[in-house]
Amino acid sequence: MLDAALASFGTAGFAGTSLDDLASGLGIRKQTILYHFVSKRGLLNAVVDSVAADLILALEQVLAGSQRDWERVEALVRSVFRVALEQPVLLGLLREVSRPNSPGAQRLRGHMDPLMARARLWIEAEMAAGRMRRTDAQLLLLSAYSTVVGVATEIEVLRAAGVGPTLRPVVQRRRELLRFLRASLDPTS
Amino acid sequence: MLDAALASFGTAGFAGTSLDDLASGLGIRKQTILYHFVSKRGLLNAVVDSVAADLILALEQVLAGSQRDWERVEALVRSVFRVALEQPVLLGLLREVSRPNSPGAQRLRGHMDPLMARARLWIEAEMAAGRMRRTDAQLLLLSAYSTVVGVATEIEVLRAAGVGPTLRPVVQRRRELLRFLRASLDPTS
DNA sequence: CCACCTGTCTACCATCTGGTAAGGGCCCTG
DNA sequence: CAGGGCCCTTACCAGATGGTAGACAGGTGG
Repeated sequence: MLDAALASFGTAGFAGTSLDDLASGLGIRKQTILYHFVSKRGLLNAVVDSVAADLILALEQVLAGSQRDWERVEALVRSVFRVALEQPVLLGLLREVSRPNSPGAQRLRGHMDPLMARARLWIEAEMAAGRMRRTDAQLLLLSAYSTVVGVATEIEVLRAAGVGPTLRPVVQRRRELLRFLRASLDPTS
Repeated sequence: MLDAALASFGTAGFAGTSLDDLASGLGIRKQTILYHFVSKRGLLNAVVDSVAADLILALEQVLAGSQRDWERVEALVRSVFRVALEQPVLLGLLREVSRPNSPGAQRLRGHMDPLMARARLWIEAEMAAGRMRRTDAQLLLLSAYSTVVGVATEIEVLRAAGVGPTLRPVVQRRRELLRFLRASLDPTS
């Protein structure tokens, strides 16, 4: 149910998703959905929670690793892109929910803010220690985030233009993001 | 009416926009809207047409200018970004409509395809003449397009994060795009 | 065997949605 | 002044939507 909702919210949007359609696509009645998630909004919240948990899990695994400094940044970026490639619909939801005034945007922020704050503190500590070049950490993080979300747009635009599902543009985006981060952060480059 | 519809479609999405709300926001009845645009879909089409006309006008003005080769590319990029900065809601609609299966996506393509084909032919001619480096012109164009659309996401994410409306990230994005294009196209770089 | 809980169902509802039908004011033209 | 197009209105509707209420089946523990 969460998977189906994720797919529908990510492609048709929250307002564009009807519980009836969603349920009939699953071969059940919508009341079953409402039984588990109370309301449509509750379903969205659960989906957002699930997506955030996926992302956080992937990031935590990297943070538990042994990479340091710039290597850690690179590993984090690669990890996020890996999740995105494995679950393209996830990006769709992220984009849908990245819109302010959108239901769920606030909830997503609730999940992401601690992560962002943590990342920001870490980066600033690295900068203070001279292992990273000084720059605006928050702006950097938000820019990276929007780049990842932007990949969703790119994939869809390419598909709409008839270009087959190729991962080359995605890899290219990742390379650009890494280059951007490197130029901003790496003191040795 | 077109302006209000553009804003609503761009922020709340097509499915998330109700004609009643739209009309009451304008101080009129929804039947007045339907009188002019026949249907909600017709309104969307008109908005898409209007947006496409704005973009095409801006691009045509550059094409009528005297820049050549790489300078022309740079002028085109700057022109598009200027329009985007002047009308941020325009990017919202572009993003909304850049989603496949979205009503209006096909219509937008109808406007953009000739432009894209023309740009592609021009780039390929330049490449054949040795004034541009050889690369996949279509992929390049679509990547540039999705970068521009991605700016919409970035602006909204920044605003949601409490970062005031600053144009620095947008300028940064433009610089990145130009650098990307330059690296792909400019034979002298 | 009974009471209870859980999960799904059918039945139903209030509201909102886009859209149709028709009327009235306004202005221009004959 | 009559007629007709233009623009906007009120009145209304059929269908879809999210949500509530309650029945039914199956499993579990006492």
